[in-house]
Amino acid sequence: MGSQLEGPHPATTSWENQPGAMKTKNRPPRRRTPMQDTEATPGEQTPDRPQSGSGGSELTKGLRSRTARASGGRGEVSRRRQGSGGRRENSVQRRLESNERERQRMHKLNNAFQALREVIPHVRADKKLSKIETLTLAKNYIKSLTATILTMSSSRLPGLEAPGPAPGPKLYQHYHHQQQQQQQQVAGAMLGVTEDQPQGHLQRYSTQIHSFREGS
DNA sequence: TAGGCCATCTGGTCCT
DNA sequence: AGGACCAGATGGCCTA
Repeated sequence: MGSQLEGPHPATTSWENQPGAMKTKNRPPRRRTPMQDTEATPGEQTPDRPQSGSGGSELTKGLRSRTARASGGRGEVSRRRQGSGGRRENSVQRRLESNERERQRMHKLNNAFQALREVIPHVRADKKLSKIETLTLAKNYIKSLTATILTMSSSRLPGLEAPGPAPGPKLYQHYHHQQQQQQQQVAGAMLGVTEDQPQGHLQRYSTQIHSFREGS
C-alpha cells in the first residue's frame, strides 16, 4: 500500500484522503501482505496478485503464515486453536495496530517531505525530488539564505553607526535585490549565469540544482 | 536487466 | 505499559 492515486483501499485510513497526503508516482496501490490481509474481510483480497509477503524476516513470515491459517483461510477455526490462540491473536492484533501506527508515522513523515519540496526552489519541476535530493537541496538553500542574511547584516552595521536616515529602505532594497538575484540564479542556472561575491552559497546552490536536473 | 527509490513489516530500544 | 522512533529486511515499481 502507500499510493493514494487510486480508490481507497478496503483498509483505507483517514490519512489517505487528506489533502496533503503525499502522492507517489503513477504507481498502483501497494500489495497487502498476508498479515495485512488478515485485516480485510474475506473476498476483499485481490485475486490477481500473488500472496507472498513484501517484507519482514523469515520468522515473521512464519508468524504471518500462521496468522493467515489461524484466521480461517481454509475453513473453520478449530476450537483448540481458538482456545490456545487467544494470546497469540492478541499479540497479532497488537502487531497490526503497531503496523498501522508505523504507517501513519511514515505518512506524516512523507507529508513533511512534500511540504519541504514545495518551499525549496528547484528547476526540475517535471520530476519529483527524491528524499535525499530534498534534504540536500534544503540544507544548501538554508545555507544560501543564511549567507544572504549575513550579507545584509554586514551592510547594515555601518549605517547604524553613522548618523542619518533610518536604514529601513536600504535594507529593503538590499533584500529585494537579493531576492531578485536568487530568482535569477535559480532560473538562470542552466544558462551559465554566474555571479561573483557575495553569492558563493547561492552559486553553489544553483549548481547543485543544475546537477540534480542533469541527474548526476 | 540492474540499480534507484520507495512502502511496508518487524523487532528492538527509548521515552512518557 | 504503551506509543514513538529507528534501522534492517524485503519486494514492487520505474527508468536508463
